[in-house]
Amino acid sequence: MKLRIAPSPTGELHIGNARTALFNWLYARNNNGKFLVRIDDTDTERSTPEYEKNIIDNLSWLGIDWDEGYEIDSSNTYKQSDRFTRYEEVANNLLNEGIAYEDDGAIRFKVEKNNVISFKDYVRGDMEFSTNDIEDFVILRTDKTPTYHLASTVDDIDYEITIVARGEDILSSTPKHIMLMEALNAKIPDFCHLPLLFGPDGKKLSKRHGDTSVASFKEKGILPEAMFNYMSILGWSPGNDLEIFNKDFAISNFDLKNVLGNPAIFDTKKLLWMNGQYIRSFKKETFHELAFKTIEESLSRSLFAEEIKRIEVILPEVQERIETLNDLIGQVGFLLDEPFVVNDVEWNDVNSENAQLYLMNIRKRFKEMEDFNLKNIEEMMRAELKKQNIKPKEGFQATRVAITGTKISPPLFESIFALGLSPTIARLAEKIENL
RNA sequence: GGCCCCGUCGUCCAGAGGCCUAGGACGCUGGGUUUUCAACCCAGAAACGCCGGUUCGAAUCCGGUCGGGGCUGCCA
Repeated sequence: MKLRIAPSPTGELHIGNARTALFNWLYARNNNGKFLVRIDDTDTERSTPEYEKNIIDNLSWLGIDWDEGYEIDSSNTYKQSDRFTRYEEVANNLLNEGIAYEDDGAIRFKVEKNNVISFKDYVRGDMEFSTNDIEDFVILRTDKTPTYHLASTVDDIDYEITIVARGEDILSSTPKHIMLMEALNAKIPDFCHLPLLFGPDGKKLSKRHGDTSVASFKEKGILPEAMFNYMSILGWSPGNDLEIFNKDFAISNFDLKNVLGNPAIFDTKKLLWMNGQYIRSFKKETFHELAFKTIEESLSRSLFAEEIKRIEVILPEVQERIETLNDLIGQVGFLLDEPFVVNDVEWNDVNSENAQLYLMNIRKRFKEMEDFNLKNIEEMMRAELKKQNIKPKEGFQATRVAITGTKISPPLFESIFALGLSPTIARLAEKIENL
């Protein structure tokens, strides 16, 4: 058994193609079959090496690997642009056999009328197409480059693909491919036409839906595990209402024949939720490693030892509340050796006479504090609240903005503890007007 | 227009004739917890497009209809 994905490098890898690749891969892995990646770059006008790299990199990022194809075998690039002579030769043979004919310099496949092409589709069942509805189609362009129909078909034959699983948009072209294969005396593979992914407007996902590339989700701080998991439950489910599962589970339960026939709308909200679930599920060490890497990347520098120490204190709190990796920097920013700025608007919101007095009092107590630890911080700050007879919100929110710069931060006592005693005293002083 | 595919809560999925007064998840609403934001817990609203037929019985089978989508390129 051999399956394949054949992306065209005319754009970044988008989630629709990624999902098709994923389903092919899952089925191959489930059956101990082979998975092949080739590059369908017959559209030389729009294909670029950058897109090619983007597609390969993002496939790998998702954890999809392949046994044959792109950069596996030094004797074959598995790029259609390197096989143009092969396709031209096939087209000429068909021409000589009278199966195809020349038309204004191009070569057209002659479709025999009053015929029925039938095949069994894994998800659609028995399919029948009348050849009366199919026009003679171009297989070789005037410039001698092959069309998709020719190149794809020849490759599927040459690379001995046994199951062609692709998007439903190609369902109507399948009879053309079968006719070509028959004309070439090739064994007809099985076909499986996967439902398309739609945008929120119910239309085939495309550029106009904004960022639909896998790369854009990576940039948004989505984890490959979450992306993989979410894509796999679009059009398929392992049953038992299970939604969160790992790669191995997906492989052992996946079956192309259980894929739904109806299209699915890609819901970013649920992806985001799932991403949060994955973040929460990580072991502490795994999350720390990932967090530091992410923070350093967004800072474009390495972290200092002191910064790492401070961040480590707050990380368990952060792990519980972020949705994407990109939310990290906003949570730990106040612990970095970067210019500390307090949001003026928010400060004005929380500043008050009571707040001023409270800040003054706790600062004094911090200066006297001998054992700076979480328990002592909390006890002292609550005691001062009581002494002053003000609500937690009034004292704590002012402290929060003074210490972290904003009204939204990790839990206050932990934040103070992570920041350290003297920076805390200094930041409080900054916001006390009559000091 | 022609050909083809699809049709269960807003969204994703469960349901393969009685277990369905239709289940789970996201989102949403309300509540709990609470120093913020989250996380977490509880509760709630929310769907079988419609019409026929088969059957003792249909979300499940059949037909029609309506709706959505895809293809109809010397794009893929």
